[in-house]
Amino acid sequence: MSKKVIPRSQNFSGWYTDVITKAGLADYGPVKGTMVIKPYGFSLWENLRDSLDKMIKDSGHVNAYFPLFIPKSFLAQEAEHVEGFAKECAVVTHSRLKAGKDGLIVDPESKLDEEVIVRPTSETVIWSMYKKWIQSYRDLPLLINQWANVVRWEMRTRLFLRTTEFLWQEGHTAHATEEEAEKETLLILSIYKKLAEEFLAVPVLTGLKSEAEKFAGAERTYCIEAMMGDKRALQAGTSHNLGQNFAKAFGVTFQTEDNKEKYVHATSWGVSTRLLGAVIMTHGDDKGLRLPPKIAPYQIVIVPIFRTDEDRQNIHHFLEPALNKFKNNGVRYYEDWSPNSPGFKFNEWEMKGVPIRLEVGPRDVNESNVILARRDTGEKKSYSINGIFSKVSELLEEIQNNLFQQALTFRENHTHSTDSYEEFKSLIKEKGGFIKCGWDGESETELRIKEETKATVRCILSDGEISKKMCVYSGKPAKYEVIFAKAY
RNA sequence: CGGAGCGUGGCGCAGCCCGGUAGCGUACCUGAAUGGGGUUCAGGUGGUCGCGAGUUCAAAUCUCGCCGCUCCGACCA
Repeated sequence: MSKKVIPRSQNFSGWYTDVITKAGLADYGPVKGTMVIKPYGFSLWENLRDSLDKMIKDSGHVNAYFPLFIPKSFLAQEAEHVEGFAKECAVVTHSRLKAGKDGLIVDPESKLDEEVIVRPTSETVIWSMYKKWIQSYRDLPLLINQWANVVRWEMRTRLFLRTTEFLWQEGHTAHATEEEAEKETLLILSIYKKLAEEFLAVPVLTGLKSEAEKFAGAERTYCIEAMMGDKRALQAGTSHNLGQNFAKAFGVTFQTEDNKEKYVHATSWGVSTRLLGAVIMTHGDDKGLRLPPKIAPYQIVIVPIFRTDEDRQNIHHFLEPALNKFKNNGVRYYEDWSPNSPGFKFNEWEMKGVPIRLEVGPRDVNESNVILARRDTGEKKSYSINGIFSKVSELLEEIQNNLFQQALTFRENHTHSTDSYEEFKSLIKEKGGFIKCGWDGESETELRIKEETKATVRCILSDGEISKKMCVYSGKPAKYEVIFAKAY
């Protein structure tokens, strides 16, 4: 294995997979499109998950778990939903294998009476249950989330961004009124924005999806949309107002206070392991990952430099009080006492994106100093061991903010406004990035632009200004201000 | 599903055109020195050459078939 990654500027997607495997985040599974999330990558996911789980619970939701298998017939109950997912479902048709001439074969006698599908998303099972659980307005709102794996049999896959099986959370809520459902949808959108920006340091735009891009079965899909290091857009999370579509499909009604029967209003929302792809592609550089401190598996790595056993002992004793303080205050650290050379460790931990490296050798011990190196800027400085805890805490916060600022500046530098379709085309072709412009809201327009430029409507800006704008393509008065970009 | 490429120790590759019993780098193991930006030297372990047929005295190499994976498109969180 070569030691360096393919340079990011030279080949972004080559760089991406290189970083993931070399940093030890994930590996390819034996079945096409599957991925093994290795301990270092999973630890990153756990930190993300725990941060979000807390926000979900703090806003009144509870966790539950619904089954992996769904009767095939369930999917068919909501017309748009089937159309969206039918093409990518794994289907279980048999329950048994048996010995054949050339090894194991599917036992034809074990064919299932009703085939089951592996969930591509759980709306259908969940709404089949909600029908049983919801009778009265007193049962509402029902606010349930689940952490689960789902399977979508995609043509083309990419580590974290689009794998056949992926991990996510999916929230499914039921409400008495349209307004309440809309409020819920937007509440979750704000939580996703907070997760992305404050924890992952990934700046996101929020807004509505176009008809073409919305979730199959939703009335409205809101999204958080981010710009990756190659200036392409990544949908990082979605929150759907499902209206009464699923309630009608599954017959979920409730009795109101004045004894009327009404269909409930629904929402669903999810973010997935794809977010880790966003973190990698937003912050990474030619040396590897750069992880935001709030979710980094290790916030600081200690690289001791020693020759003799005596050095080892001295360093160990020298560091002990500081490390205890780290431990007691929840700073995640790792001591690398492996026999590799210091230079090797520096590169290794930079590849893994650890925000701060602490170097300490006999020289420092004598002077009661340690050296701190920042992964985000590369800056290296000597500090007294006294008060190192507060210095580290301060630096972690600074790095978290700096990563966000860098990404935000990058996005702003690569977001262009235009009213001219000629300019639009050349921007997409030559420069990439986001294009902010007017759109007449017609699907036809969107389709044409997609065919001609490969750019799609990523996001209809909620705070868009349309008063004087014209559609960049048709020249008609703009209905929305939107972001166009090439997307993942 | 269309296009391209690749399957040879764990990983990355050479060898194939022109058949003759498998090699390089790295990783790994042992030892010694080294250690503040991918450390050096010495010794060593490890391969049904993707699978199956065929041609041949002989196949990683030639022929046919199959399978798998990666990348680029259409589709998607």
